Amino acid sequence: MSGPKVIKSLERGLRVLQALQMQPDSSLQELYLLTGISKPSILRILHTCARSGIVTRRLGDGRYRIGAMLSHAPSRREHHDRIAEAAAPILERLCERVSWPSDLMVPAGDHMQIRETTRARSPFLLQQERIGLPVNWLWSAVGTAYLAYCPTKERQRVLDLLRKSSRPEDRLAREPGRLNVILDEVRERGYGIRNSMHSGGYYGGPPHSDGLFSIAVPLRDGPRVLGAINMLWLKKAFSIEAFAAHHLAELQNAAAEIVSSVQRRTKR
Amino acid sequence: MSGPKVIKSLERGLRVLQALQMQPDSSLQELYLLTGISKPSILRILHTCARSGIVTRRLGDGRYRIGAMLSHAPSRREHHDRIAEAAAPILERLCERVSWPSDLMVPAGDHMQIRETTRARSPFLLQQERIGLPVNWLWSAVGTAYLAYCPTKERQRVLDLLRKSSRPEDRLAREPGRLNVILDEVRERGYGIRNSMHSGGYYGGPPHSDGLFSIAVPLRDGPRVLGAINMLWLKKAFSIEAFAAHHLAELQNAAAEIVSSVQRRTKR
DNA sequence: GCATGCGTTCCGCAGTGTGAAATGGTACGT
DNA sequence: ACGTACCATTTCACACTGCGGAACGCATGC
Repeated sequence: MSGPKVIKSLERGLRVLQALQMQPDSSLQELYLLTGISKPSILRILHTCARSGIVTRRLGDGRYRIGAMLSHAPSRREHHDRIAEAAAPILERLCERVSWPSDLMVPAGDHMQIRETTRARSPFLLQQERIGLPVNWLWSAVGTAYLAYCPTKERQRVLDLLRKSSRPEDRLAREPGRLNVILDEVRERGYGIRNSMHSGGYYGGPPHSDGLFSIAVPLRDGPRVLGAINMLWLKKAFSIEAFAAHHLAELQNAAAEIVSSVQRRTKR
Repeated sequence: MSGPKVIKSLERGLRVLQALQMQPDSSLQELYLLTGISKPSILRILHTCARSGIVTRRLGDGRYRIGAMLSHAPSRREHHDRIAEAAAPILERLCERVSWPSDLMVPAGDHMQIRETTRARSPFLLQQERIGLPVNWLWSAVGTAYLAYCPTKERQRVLDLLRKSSRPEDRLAREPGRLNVILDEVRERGYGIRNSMHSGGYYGGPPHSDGLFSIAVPLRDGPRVLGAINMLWLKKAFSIEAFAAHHLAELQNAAAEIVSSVQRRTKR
């Protein structure tokens, strides 16, 4: 039954692809255990597939996933992965030019979530954030950037959720006046910043004690907003205004590129 | 940019897969022109992919297509291709055991359509029918087998369509009495046969002048009917009753296998 | 501090993939 | 009926590619 000649190296490559199919988001080690192929070989296979665009690699944690080849049902999680996949190469280029790292965040109920990051790639070792880490809606640069530009209806839904929250950091959702001032400022500036001036319980500690500043812009796809990307740097290096003057245009440009890349991918 | 080591043979394999993705249903020659890879190599690649279940080959005309790896949107055409893909190995085994060939047919508006066939594989060279060839609803074994078992509503829709037809071979749709007798006979026997006793204009010529008999059973998936498969043989070799006594059970068995294979494939 | 785990690189050997050319088979034109 | 053209498949000798054990680098955890 296996009569005609087969290409063994291709066969093992397909075996890795099938493993990745069964368990998306795998590390090299997991694929090694799953397939029994030696790690150097899997590495070569993944490099090859990546160069062909069949698999992509997440910048943040180096995990592999199958690329845009199969579209599948557009479940919520999958959709976010598509955005992250499209964003990865663009964030990578951005990081190479500006040196400071970026994150891609998407909405996830009562918080936002990191789906991609170039922090590991930045020459400046800022703290390593994990993929999937929750980020507050109201105090973060990405959260306010998203809320400032998303449709009113969606913003209301998020705020309704936060009003039911008992977390102290979500109190602000019950003060529409102050919140609207903040969002108006975001729209005027064109980018979101961390709201560190408001003291009091951000995740228990003092707000944003990591010594970083951040600016964030939304990923606007027509009226919709897919998520937000930010850039981070050390407070002591630049003021927010100085940094924005240098890099805001590039950040906005990257956002536009990501959106059009997502559009291209979902059209087919 | 292409720094790390790459497996060239895998790369060309993926190139063929991408070509197949862009143009499903390709012949070896087409893939050769599309990729520029030598034909022996493409053949080896396709054998390899086929053995891994990534691509499947149509028995009828030897064309290749991408396998169940990607589910896509279940458009009408794609769904039929899935059925054909599932049916191929089962029809192949059937042909090996019985020697006489089979076809898989699916509904296509005012006619049925061949989506797979083992005629080329049969030791008896019956005439070669092409994939996509239209087959009459009312006079063919597969058509009557389908109509006899499909839901009433669907049968009505087909007959309404045929009543609007001006083709002489569709006249029978306007005689519900005679038609119901025929369909009742099918249900009683458990299989459909060609209605060659009615003379007059089947596709212009005398009905079924090819010297063949045929029996057909539906592919029943619960209340739905996915299509029908038949078996063909030379009139002079056996009577219908004698042939059915020998092979009907196997044909019905193959139908059941195809349906459950389709179910397995569409569940994930 | 050491230990562990994972990703990556190195390198020499084994054996695998490659394409030109030959073969087999089918459809078409005359 | 014969000849031609086209396509799928097989054969074969040679080149070089893919392979995995071992070593390395770099984290994280104890």
